[in-house]
Amino acid sequence: MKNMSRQADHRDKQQPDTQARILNAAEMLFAERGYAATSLRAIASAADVNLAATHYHFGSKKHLLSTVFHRRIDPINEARLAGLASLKAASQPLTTRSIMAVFFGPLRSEAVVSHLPRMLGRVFSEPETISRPILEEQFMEVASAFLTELNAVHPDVTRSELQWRLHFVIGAMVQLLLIGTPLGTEPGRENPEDGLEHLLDFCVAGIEQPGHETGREELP
Amino acid sequence: MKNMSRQADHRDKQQPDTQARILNAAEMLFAERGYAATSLRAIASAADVNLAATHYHFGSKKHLLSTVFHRRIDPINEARLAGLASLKAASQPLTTRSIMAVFFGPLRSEAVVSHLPRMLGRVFSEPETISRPILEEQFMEVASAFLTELNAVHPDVTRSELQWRLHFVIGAMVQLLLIGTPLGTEPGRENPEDGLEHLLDFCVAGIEQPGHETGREELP
DNA sequence: CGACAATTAAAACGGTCGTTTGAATGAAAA
DNA sequence: TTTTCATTCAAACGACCGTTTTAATTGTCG
Repeated sequence: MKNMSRQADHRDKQQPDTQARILNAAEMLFAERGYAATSLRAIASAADVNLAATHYHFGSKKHLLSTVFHRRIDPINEARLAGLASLKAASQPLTTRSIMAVFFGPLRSEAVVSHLPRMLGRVFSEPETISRPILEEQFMEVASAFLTELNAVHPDVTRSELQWRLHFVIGAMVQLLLIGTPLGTEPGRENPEDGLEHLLDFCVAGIEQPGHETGREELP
Repeated sequence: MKNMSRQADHRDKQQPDTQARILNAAEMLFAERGYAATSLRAIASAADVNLAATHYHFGSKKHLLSTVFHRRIDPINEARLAGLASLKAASQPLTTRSIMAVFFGPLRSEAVVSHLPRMLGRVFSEPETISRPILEEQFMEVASAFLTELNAVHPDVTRSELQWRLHFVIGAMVQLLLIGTPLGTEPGRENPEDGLEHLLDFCVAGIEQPGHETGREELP
């Protein structure tokens, strides 16, 4: 990892960019098996590069995961913040649905071309010490931006209450990214974008909680 | 693993039951680090037993995970089905909230005394080939029972639609079990049962989706 | 007591892991 | 051409993995 800006200057080799091949293979395998269960040898083999190349270009397995992660999540979070900004710039008033549609929107564009969805869901539930700090730090900015807008739409709900609801929104989102179609249904038959529509409906209802003032039973 | 019914006859030794110690240690470590990242040596060390004892009593690491898992999830699923049955036996008509309260209820009783919550959430997102079949097979029975009752309350919604909503319910539940309090909030200050109340509110609203007939925007 | 079975203990098995090393490669710079 | 240096390669390092083997220990019962 002595000088990484070299091969970016002229990328006309026989084999496509070694770094990108490693990143793609790592992304696929991390998504399929998780971090701990994926070996650098499996990554190097899938990328058809030498084992030492992974350390040469990325230094360590943890740093490789971090790079794989940021390569996908950074554009998504940028798109989320940009979408939120353009939504506020528009004339119509914001709604829970329009806010959450912006939140889930970036998941669609990348979903077809990469393994990000399952990768994201997998990393989100990794026990490794680096994954959670990265995730938390990276997610806090966009989360607080969306929380502020949701709070503007629901001024009668406390911010901490909305934090809980967004917490469950993320859980439902991870479930979709990680598992896909519901347990007991065979996957592959449905359009992958259908899941996002169901997710949006579910989360909008969960955030708005219109039945909140009705009487409730206690847990048994 | 030649004869497991022996030490159950008289458990009056100096050290508590070796099998139980292994199970408890395995449960704790699986919850903290996940399956792949937890070694049998770490389990044996935490349980203060010999390494070979893990294979003697449980045969393999996978079988140990299966045992740890079933020890906790079986009573929960039985409590769920029993709670659903007694709910149907009661005179009052079922509601979404009462059904989901029964669904989440068993998580409360065990939550204080064991590491099940995070363990469950961890196993739920493991890539290992045995965890998902176990999970799916074990969960399908209770899931379909609850789906049937939810469908009775919401006859206008298709069962496949309700499958999606229960899918997200599970995701939100796993999020609570795995992460706990929302990202950005310091844990430990709140009552752990508060999270279940927030979860119940969120999921009831998501299942009922009262705003479903209103106009919706497209994803950007 | 001695026989016996259940359990624990210690050591090693082959294998894979992340990481490091040092030499070969090959294109650009001089 | 010679020098230079980023990159690739094969090989090995020590450590740890799940599992197996073999022996020692323990408590029970004839």
